Amino acid sequence: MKVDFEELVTELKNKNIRLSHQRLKVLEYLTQNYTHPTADQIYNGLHHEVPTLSKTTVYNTLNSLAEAGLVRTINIEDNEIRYDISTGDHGHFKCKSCRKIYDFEVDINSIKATDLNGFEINDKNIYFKGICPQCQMSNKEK
Amino acid sequence: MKVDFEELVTELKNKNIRLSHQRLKVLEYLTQNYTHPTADQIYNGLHHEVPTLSKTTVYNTLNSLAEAGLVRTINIEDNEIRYDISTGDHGHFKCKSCRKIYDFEVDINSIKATDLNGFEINDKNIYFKGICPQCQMSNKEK
DNA sequence: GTTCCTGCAAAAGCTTTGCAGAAGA
DNA sequence: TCTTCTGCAAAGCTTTTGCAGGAAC
Repeated sequence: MKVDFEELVTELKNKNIRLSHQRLKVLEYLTQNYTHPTADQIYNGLHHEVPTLSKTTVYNTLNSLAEAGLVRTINIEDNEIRYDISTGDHGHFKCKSCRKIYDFEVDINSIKATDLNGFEINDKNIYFKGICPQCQMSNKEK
Repeated sequence: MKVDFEELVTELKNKNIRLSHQRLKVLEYLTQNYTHPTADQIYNGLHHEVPTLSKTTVYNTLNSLAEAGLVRTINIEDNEIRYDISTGDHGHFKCKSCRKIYDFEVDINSIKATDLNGFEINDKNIYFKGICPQCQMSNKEK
């Protein structure tokens, strides 16, 4: 699940994506805040440090990175896109109470979908929803 | 995968959800058009037959039905909500080319998520994306 | 010097909200 | 009758677009 910033930069160069200051900062944010943030959260996290940063650029950057395969988009709920820098196989659990998203390991290749013979599958997502242990505890206390 | 309209009506009664004309029509649409429609598609499909129908009512109805567990919401992509009247276990495949959503059978209980001990899991979704056989064919012809 | 990127403002798209009148139980 | 639902208009959010100036290469 660990993601190396330098490796990502190399990949950007390979794909002829320019290393603008803003892009590097967004990438850096994603590697340092592994919380599946929304575009808005990334913007808010960075615009103190990069005052000229605009939301448009955050969106542009995320779209470029997603197209290049460096980030994965998560559409789990609420009509908002979340971004994940780790592209390895894993599932996502969203707590309905605190809205936090947790990763979990899962062997995606073990999922058998016999109905999909002839389909070209490029992307597999597993989304679970429920209540995380912390929220179960604090709910009981009430 | 087949869904019985009468059964759904009985469930509405059990849950004290009023059987308004609009609600019944939305439910009927969902059982007769098993295409994972968006709220907009449902509205467009019905407003000839039910001219006074408003989009607000479509949204209100779908939210009530989802809350009551009679429909499932699908957030697979593009920040739009799709609705599925079949609540049995199955995965969804979205073709990136024609944007159609296909169901596929999958044994959701066979998915092992050992990291989620202590998590209360209420909902499991499996989303695959790629190119469906029809689109593969028509792409080759070009 | 080119080409691509940034960021402002405006627009677009989906969904929700407030509320008065209408319909269901 | 009482409660809930409908539907209009308006607002709320997230995301995209157009475009002129600026930065990367």
